[in-house]
Formats: sequence, structure tokens, C-alpha cells
Amino acid sequence: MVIKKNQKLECENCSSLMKGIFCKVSDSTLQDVSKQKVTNVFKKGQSLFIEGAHPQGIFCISNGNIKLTQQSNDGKETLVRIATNGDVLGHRSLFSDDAYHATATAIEDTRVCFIDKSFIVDMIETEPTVAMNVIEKLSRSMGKAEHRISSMHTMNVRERLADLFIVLKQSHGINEDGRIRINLRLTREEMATLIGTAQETLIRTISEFREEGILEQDGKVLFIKDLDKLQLISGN
Amino acid sequence: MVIKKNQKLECENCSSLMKGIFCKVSDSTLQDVSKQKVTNVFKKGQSLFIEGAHPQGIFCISNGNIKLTQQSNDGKETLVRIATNGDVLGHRSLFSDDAYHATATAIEDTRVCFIDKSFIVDMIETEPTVAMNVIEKLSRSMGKAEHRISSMHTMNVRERLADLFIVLKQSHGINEDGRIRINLRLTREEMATLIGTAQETLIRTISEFREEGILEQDGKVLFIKDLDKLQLISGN
DNA sequence: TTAAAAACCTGTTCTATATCAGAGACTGTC
DNA sequence: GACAGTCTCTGATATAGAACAGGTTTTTAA
Repeated sequence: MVIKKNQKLECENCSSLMKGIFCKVSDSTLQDVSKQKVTNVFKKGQSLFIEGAHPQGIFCISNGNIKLTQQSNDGKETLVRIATNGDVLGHRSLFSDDAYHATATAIEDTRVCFIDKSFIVDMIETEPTVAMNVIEKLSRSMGKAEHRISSMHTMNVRERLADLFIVLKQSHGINEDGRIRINLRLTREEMATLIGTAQETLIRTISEFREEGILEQDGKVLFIKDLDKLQLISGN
Repeated sequence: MVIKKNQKLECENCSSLMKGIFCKVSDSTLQDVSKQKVTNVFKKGQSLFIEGAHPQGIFCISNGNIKLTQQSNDGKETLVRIATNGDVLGHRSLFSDDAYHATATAIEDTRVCFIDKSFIVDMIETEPTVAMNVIEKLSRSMGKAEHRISSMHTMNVRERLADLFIVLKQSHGINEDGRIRINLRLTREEMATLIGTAQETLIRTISEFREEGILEQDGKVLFIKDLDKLQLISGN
């Protein structure tokens, strides 16, 4: 596996700038970041970092999707979170001065910029905008995490799956002739761990949804046909 | 229900100062906070805020314990998180510019200081230390939340309960003649929702732990007798 | 292009845990 | 100090979903 280096793209031209932690930052500061960062393209399946290692900085996703997985003692893998354009990775462990609690792996070829620890810490201390952006990102993630926790025992698999598709629609949905394309290719196994169920159960429930005209599938790609029904099932 | 007002205590004398977001802050800044904040004592059962309302500032817990609960559509209540001395409440919703996603209720009589939105936002922008402290707190909470998410389907009830007692030991444990007192009185129902199970199942598992000499109970208070066994069960 | 390995799907069985039901034990209140 | 209202506990029963097993399809890579 080879990481392609130097696919450098200035921050000011990054398509994810406005979604990331450097939005609303002054031009000169942005140029500083651009100068300091290192850009890599991670091929599908490559890992950015591994559970247990110590963070040396943070990763900003410029373009692509990264999954964060945790390994349990019995070897099972749980998909904890999916990070996409504009999201930051590794900040959680960095700022709580911990080892990584999860492994970050590219779901597809993904362009990622790395920013050194001391630089980002310094930036947060001198640039209140960046600090606020980081706080806002963390806050949103925290809200999502807490929703998932409570959903685990107040909702059944069918409800949680409906909810997952609504979330995926928001983050990766693209309108395409009267249906919504989920522009993210997860395996059934990955989806299953996202909602805390077994792969077989998930497959069965997806089949149900297809039979009920809620979902459609072209090859590997999933489409939402009936968002209202999903909302009805998930209870929102 | 009456909230006792003006139980004012200067921040610099607060026993939770070092655990909170104003630790390592300059004396003069601390005095500003002291001047600005409003202190209340919430009686057991009183709510600081309610799901759906809009945050006007943040709450710092000076002394006591607050539970954060979420209501699901079918009326079930989930205990999402317990906040204790030095913890901050309401920042998550405030900084992500959201309505409260949970209701905060005092588990026991609790002294809480309220800090106005504009003041805290301003503080974060002018005092990097505070910004870093907020980021650190959020990061730690996020780590805990992600652990709970993955535990929900990689661990069974017995394992999750063992894990809960280890967590409670860290936050509320007091060594007392060869055993560890859990200095927090949760109902069985509350504990059950914390680990995502039914009250009856939780009670049965606690009974098991008692029979196995892992836990002890004096009246309502729980004690950990055998921490090693708990660690063995939880797999850490 | 072809073989091997993933990923996907379906049917069957089994079990951990939810749910239901009812009986004590506390807790607060008048 | 007795009554109502929670909270706690135990047993019995039901069930959602896990685990197992085996077949098909898709992807990878050589």
C-alpha cells in the first residue's frame, strides 16, 4: 500500500473549507495552516491511525470518507463513527491527552491533511475562531453520540435502521431523479455495527425495507425511495 | 419547590475549581466570573433545564450530582449522563446552537452556578485557557460516549454492569474500610437505563454480584467489595 | 480469465433479555 | 403510626434478535 504524497491543495481552495474548523478564519492565518500542513491521499483500506497509538496532531478530511472502529476484547469490530468532508479526526484523543481509542480507516480513496500537535494547540490559543469551531464540532458529535446511546435501548432494529438512513441522507444523500442516493458504500457488516445489531438481522431488515418500497438498490448503491415512511418508522 | 438563591461562593473558593473549566485561569479573570455568575441550590428532583428549551448560558456544578435524561417517543426515559462536581452542563447545546436535547435534574441537593451565554462566549474568545478546558472536557465526554456506544452491542448486561461500577468507582468511589463506597444514590431504574437494560434484569444482575461477593449493600448504599472481579468481568 | 476471497442473502435454531405479574420493603406525609 | 406511593425484588413467560449453517453473488488480484 502506497500513500500518495504531495497531492497538495491550498486550504483556501479546499472544497471542505467552509465545513471544517478553519472556516471564517483570516486569509493570512489560513495561509499559515496551508504552509504547515501535510496532505496525503489514503487509499481505500489504509489506516490513518490505530487504536492505542498516541496522537501527534490532527487530521482534516478534505475529500472522502473515513471510518472509526473500535475493537472489543472478543475481537469484534464496532464502527463508532463515520467522518467525512470537513470533519476532523484525532482531536478527541489529542485534547484529552489520551491514546487513540479507535482506528481510522479510509472507506474509499480519501485526501487528508495532517496538522502538527503544537501548531494546532498554538492556533487554538491565538485564534478564537478556530477554538469555537472545534468546540462546535465536538458539541455536535457529542449530541449525535448521546442520541445513539439512548436509541440503543429505546428503539428496535427496524427503528434504528430507519434512523440510520435518515442520518446518512443528511450527510451523504444526493437527490437523483425522485429518489435519494446514499453516496457512501458501507458493507452490511459495517452498517450492522453502526446500529448495534448482527449482520444477518440488518440484511433482513434492509430486505424488508426494499419489499415495502422504502429503499431501492442498483448494484451496490442504496437509494431512499420513501423518506416519509422512514421518518414514520424512526418516530421523528 | 423553592430554589435557594444567593448561596454565593466565590469561584476562587469553590472546591470544584480545579476540576472545572476555570482551572488554571488568572485571578483577575476568576473574579470577573465570580462577579458575573448566579449561584442556585437545586433541591433533589428539581430541573435545571428541560429538553426542547433554548440555552441562555451554561451551568457549572459546584457541589452535587445532576442527571441528564432523554425522553423517547414512547415515553421511556433514558439516563444519558451523570454530571458531578466541576462538570459543565448545557454547553453542548449552547455551542452547537441547538435546543437542549436532554433534561437536567438534580439527583440530590446541588449547588450550581449559571453563567450567561454572551459572557462565556466572550470568555472563550479572550481566554485560551478556558477554551482549552472546554475542549478537553468535551473530548473526554466524547470518549466516554463512544465507549458506551460500542459496549452496547459488544458486551452483555453482566459485562456492562461491571463496567458501570468501575466508572462509578472512578467518579464517585470513596475508600471505606477495605471496600469502596459508591457515593451516589441512583434508583435501579436509573442504573438500568444507563447501561441500556430493563430494571428487572439489572436487579437480578446486582443480586448475582452480591451473591458472588462482588458487591455489598448497607441499606441503600452500594459498596464494591471485589474490584478485581469487576475488572475481570468487564474485560479490562 | 480465472481462482480465491469477500460480501451478501436465507432458513433454522437457540438464548439473553424484555415483559408481565405480584409480593415485600422502604419513604415521606398528615 | 398508618396510609399512599415509590422502589425493590422474584418468578414465569414471551420474543427479538443472535448465532449457526450453507448457498449465491460480487470483488479482488494474479
